[in-house]
Amino acid sequence: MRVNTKIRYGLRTLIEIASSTNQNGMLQKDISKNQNISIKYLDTIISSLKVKGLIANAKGKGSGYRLTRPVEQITMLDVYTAFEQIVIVECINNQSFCDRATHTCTSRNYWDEFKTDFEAILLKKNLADIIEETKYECKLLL
Amino acid sequence: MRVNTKIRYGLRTLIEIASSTNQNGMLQKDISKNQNISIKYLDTIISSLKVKGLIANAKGKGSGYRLTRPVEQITMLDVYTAFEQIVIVECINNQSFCDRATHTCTSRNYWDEFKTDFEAILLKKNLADIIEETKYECKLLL
DNA sequence: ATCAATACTACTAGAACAATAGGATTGGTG
DNA sequence: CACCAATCCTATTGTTCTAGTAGTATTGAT
Repeated sequence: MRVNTKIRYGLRTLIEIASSTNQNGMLQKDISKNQNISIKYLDTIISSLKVKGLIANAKGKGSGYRLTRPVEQITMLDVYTAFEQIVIVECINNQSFCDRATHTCTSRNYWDEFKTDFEAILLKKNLADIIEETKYECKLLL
Repeated sequence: MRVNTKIRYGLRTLIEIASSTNQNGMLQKDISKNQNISIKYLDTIISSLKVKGLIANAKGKGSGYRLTRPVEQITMLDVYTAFEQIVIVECINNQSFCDRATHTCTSRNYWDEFKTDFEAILLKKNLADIIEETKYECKLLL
């Protein structure tokens, strides 16, 4: 089990945006600079965050990115699922995947419960919690 | 997030072995037949389970596989890690991976805690629990 | 009209995953 | 002892996923 790069960078990007004191939000190039992520790669990350609705920007020069909600209302589940679906096993979302799925099948039950637990650990922390713990300066990190 | 095939098949294999009433343990070819896993693929799965020390067999004809411990003492964390390491992020196990890791870095703290939580949800269930919930017949499954 | 910045689409190299193949080894049995 | 069924071991294959780059189109303030 490994958390992929986009999720980690996505979190860093959100922390960066959340920490911005600039009235106009944060420019992509500044996030790139501060977080040491190539502007091109950041492109795809920001795009996912926008699609997920976690950040927004006015168009045109000088208007940067902002969070669409208060930090308390952005959970790690929001961040995670901006980049990757939580599937666990195919049959949980798609019963027709396995002809046993419609019968009582407890491996399936196990993985179903596992999925709930997994989501729960992502739900229990929000951006505010994480930033609070980031009082020590640390810009470039996982 | 997706649980890979080996872990899922590995669980099924262990359930199958645990359920065997045969005094001599369970033969690979019978697991293969009952669980509908090709004997060759099962080869690699059984190999991992043996390396992890969850199952063992006497050598020679007729002596099948058994669990090395009571079902209560085999957790899903044992099963999971027989096939895949729980890394989460590189720097948790290997501080030299990132030069920030040695500083106070709370993204790292977050993922570290995440790892602990992730392991906890695997630890909380053992094979006995899962088999108990498998009273309903269901041989071929995830 | 220009220009700095973002948005969009496609691509590539490498790693991981799922599954198979072939031969070597083992040890009980005729 | 020779045989054989079963496991053990190493390598290979095709596919999917991941990380990151490239190029171009679009936008809107100046």
